[in-house]
Amino acid sequence: MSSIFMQNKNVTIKFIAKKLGISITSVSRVLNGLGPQYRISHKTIELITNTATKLNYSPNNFAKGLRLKKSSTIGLILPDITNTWFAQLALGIEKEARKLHYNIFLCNSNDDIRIEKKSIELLQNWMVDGIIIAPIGLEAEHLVSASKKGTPVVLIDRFFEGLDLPCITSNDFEGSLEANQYLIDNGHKKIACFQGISGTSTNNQRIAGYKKALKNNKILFDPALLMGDNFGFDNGYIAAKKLIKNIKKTKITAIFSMGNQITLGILKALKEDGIKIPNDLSLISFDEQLYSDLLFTPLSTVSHMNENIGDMALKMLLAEMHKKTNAKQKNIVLKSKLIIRDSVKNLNA
Amino acid sequence: MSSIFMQNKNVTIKFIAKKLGISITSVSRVLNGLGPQYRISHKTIELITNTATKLNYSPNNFAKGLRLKKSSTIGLILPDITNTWFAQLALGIEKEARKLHYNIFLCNSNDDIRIEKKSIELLQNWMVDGIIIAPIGLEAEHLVSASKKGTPVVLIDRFFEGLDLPCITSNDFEGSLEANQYLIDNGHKKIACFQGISGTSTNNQRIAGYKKALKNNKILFDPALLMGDNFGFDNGYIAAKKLIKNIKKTKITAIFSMGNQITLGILKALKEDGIKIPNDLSLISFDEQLYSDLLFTPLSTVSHMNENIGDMALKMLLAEMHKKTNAKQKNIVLKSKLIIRDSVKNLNA
DNA sequence: ATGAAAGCGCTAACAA
DNA sequence: TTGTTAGCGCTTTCAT
Repeated sequence: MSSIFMQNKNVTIKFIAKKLGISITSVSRVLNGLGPQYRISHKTIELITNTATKLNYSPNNFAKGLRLKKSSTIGLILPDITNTWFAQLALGIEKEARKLHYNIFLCNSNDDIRIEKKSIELLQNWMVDGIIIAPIGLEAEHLVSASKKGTPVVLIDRFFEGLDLPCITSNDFEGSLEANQYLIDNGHKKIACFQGISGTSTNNQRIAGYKKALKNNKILFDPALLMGDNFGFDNGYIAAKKLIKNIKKTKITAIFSMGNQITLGILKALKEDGIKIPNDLSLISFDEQLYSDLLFTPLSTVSHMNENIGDMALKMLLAEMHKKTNAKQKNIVLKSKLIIRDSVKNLNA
Repeated sequence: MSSIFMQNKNVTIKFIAKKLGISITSVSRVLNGLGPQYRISHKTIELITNTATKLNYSPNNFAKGLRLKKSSTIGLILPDITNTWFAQLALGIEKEARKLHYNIFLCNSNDDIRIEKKSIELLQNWMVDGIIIAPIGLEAEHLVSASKKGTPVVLIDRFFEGLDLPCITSNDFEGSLEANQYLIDNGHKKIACFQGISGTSTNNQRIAGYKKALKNNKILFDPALLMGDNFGFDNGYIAAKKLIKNIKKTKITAIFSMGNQITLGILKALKEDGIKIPNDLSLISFDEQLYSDLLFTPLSTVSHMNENIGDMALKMLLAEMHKKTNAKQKNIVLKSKLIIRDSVKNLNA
């Protein structure tokens, strides 16, 4: 094994310097592309570069980080990488980051505020140059603090009222409003709202949209129609089971689901109990998925994914890192889009 | 902002030592839980601990890493985090890792061998204590090399013939054999095989299973029935479109798909062209998904996910790290399971 | 155009 | 029981 992969951990700039009879400084400069700037002779530059390549030198990130107090690494904190919406986001950010020679340190917060806080601390200890986070959203102090400490923070998906951290969010309110208006236009008045984590901005916004739609149509909001408490599959399944049990009494005709995993849970429960969409019950869901159109009943969804969201988040963070953010670009709101398929029955017909 | 979050980056053990008039060593020892061992007085221990907490001290990972040449971090290289199979794996590994106070450094290789190599190098520079990788699978030298250099490597999902790197794989051969036998039992003889990346072990194994099933039933293998070249959605879509165009000629009656994303692509193509499953075409696919049962035609699948796979991978890596692997646990093969639903038509009936 | 040396924060061998 | 000190690999100031 003396192949090109033989990357000896002992190859340091010191080693190269000694081998070549050149100073450590010069080696460092050349290897950082500072050769010309320091007018190091072309010959020396070449020599150093070649030797480094031949020995398969690669810098020790720890030494570098310790010295520079930064890491060319960006922290990414997501609630659940298993949720394709976040997975796509992660992939997008990673691809962009690679282009710019940044690495990504990924943490799952699992929608647990303690883990989120721990992760922030962890990332700071790793001296990440910045953090992109889809926060649980119930507390913000640790985020503000990190930002003040000099670790730029960009929020994604969820934001905090009255906080001036830069963020990219979806137009959850509008999306929800549109979806529920569509349900109402189709004659639905008893609409169950399957929510995610109560108190998060996403959830707040979507509920607000739901309520606004009701209000616009003079339908009274019934708290009993608000169901569930997280964005997971089980949550949708359990809540749906409950809904089904009481459906004769409640006369619910439609479900508005706030997330793709919730929706899958609902679908499973409905299927088990032989309830057909849209004939027995209508359904509209947040989060367009590759399979939305391929389900037993093609699903009407609110799409709020944007191919470039990773790109945008990274750009925003970079701007923040270089302190060249101007107020107007500190907030980006992604448009949502209602995709109509066959999962809502027209009750007016 | 003088809250508990006021974590001053300048709080080092040196700082604490000076403030307390104690040596740096003692502080280091106490903060590493070595106080009792060095018989440092209870009072001092308490004092140091309290001060550290009060100042919200947290160690500089770079200094630590530089000194110790390790990082309490594990590298995870996955082809595509967007593929739920890998996402679940990542989540499982991360959860386990957190319990053991390891961090996860995640890299997407995007099924690109250059990125995979870069990632290995990167992770080594980060002095990760070990690497868990689902390799592209076409080259192994860089993996062997990393392992020899002292960075333990555990392979997951795909392995290499004749290499003694520890690995966890699925029983792809058996799974494929069973699925194809099932198709044949249902009277299918012209079975299109939609493959992923040619040459990867997963792919090799699944093709081998496919061929074996044919052979067992004295059906001649037709290379023209082997389609596609990666595990993505587009691949499935494009190959399916081609298949549809020639279906009158080829008389293909069933598709065996090697991955969930391929399958979604197939489903989309079929839907666009109005081809119904299983009446016009039968389909069976690797990778059980939450939605498999909820598709327009509930999909028969080969499930090869195991809830504990992350756990197992981490355990294996840890064993490797502590050199206490014994031969018999160096390879784990996950059982696959055929889940029969409605996507295969019985041609015999 | 090139180099010496200090120091980033930490651990551990050695001293006392 | 506690402290002194060298050194991990790197960048950068200051000298030459």
